Amino acid sequence: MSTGNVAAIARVKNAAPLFAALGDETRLQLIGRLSATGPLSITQLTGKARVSRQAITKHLEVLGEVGLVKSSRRGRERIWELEPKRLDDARAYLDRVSKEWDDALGRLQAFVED
Amino acid sequence: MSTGNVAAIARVKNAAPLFAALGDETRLQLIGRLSATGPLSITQLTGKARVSRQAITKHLEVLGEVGLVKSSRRGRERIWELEPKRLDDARAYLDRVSKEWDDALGRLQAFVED
DNA sequence: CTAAAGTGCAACCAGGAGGTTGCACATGAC
DNA sequence: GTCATGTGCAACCTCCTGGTTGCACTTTAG
Repeated sequence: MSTGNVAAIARVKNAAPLFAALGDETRLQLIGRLSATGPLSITQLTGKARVSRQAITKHLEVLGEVGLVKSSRRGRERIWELEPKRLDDARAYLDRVSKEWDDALGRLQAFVED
Repeated sequence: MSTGNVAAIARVKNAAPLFAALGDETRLQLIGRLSATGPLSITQLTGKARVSRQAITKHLEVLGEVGLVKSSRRGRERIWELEPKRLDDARAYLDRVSKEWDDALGRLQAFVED
């Protein structure tokens, strides 16, 4: 690891909760919905889901805690929208791991051919 | 969504368990370790971890179920190694979502400027 | 003002996730 | 053959997660 262990560990600690938040079908659907439609209220997001409003609220809060979405008040409604920067983090992490992965396979290949 | 809802839903259903498997610090460390060192046995992987061998075994099986790693026998040892293709799936999914995300922001921007 | 809409809060519940321990079983080393 | 090594299996435990329901509270609509 060219960046050293400290950076590597820090990356892992940030990435795990992020992936955990993405690791739920309902939450991925919420993300898909928000990206397709733009900012929506809780009630609107609950509409096509097959779970209760409270369940949706909890999912949104989980996504919010890792910074994937954020909310704001509009009258009596609470509007949720996507937070682009955070998704890039996840992508960057996967790109990085993917590269290390390829490197490892390259080394293995070289070793086998020895 | 240009690919239609069926494809979109299928993608979500595949992606969620994959991200869930990645959403654990110990498992990310196992992946990092395997990518840095190459194939390793359970005992070797347990070495630097701070949980028991059985815990490590369970984590490896979780990773194996979503196809991120695979195992083979070598004498009395069980060797685990990375499975590159699956990581690309995750990356491809994030790239896709990230693109939709950008599109959504683009549309929103256009709307606001109206 | 009154009613309905949209949320927030809290209690509660079942099931799964992550962890441990103990013991049996295979296999390599000597 | 014997002993140490490396795993597999199973039981068990605790805590978190995803889900529900009931009720109170704030706003908007009429």
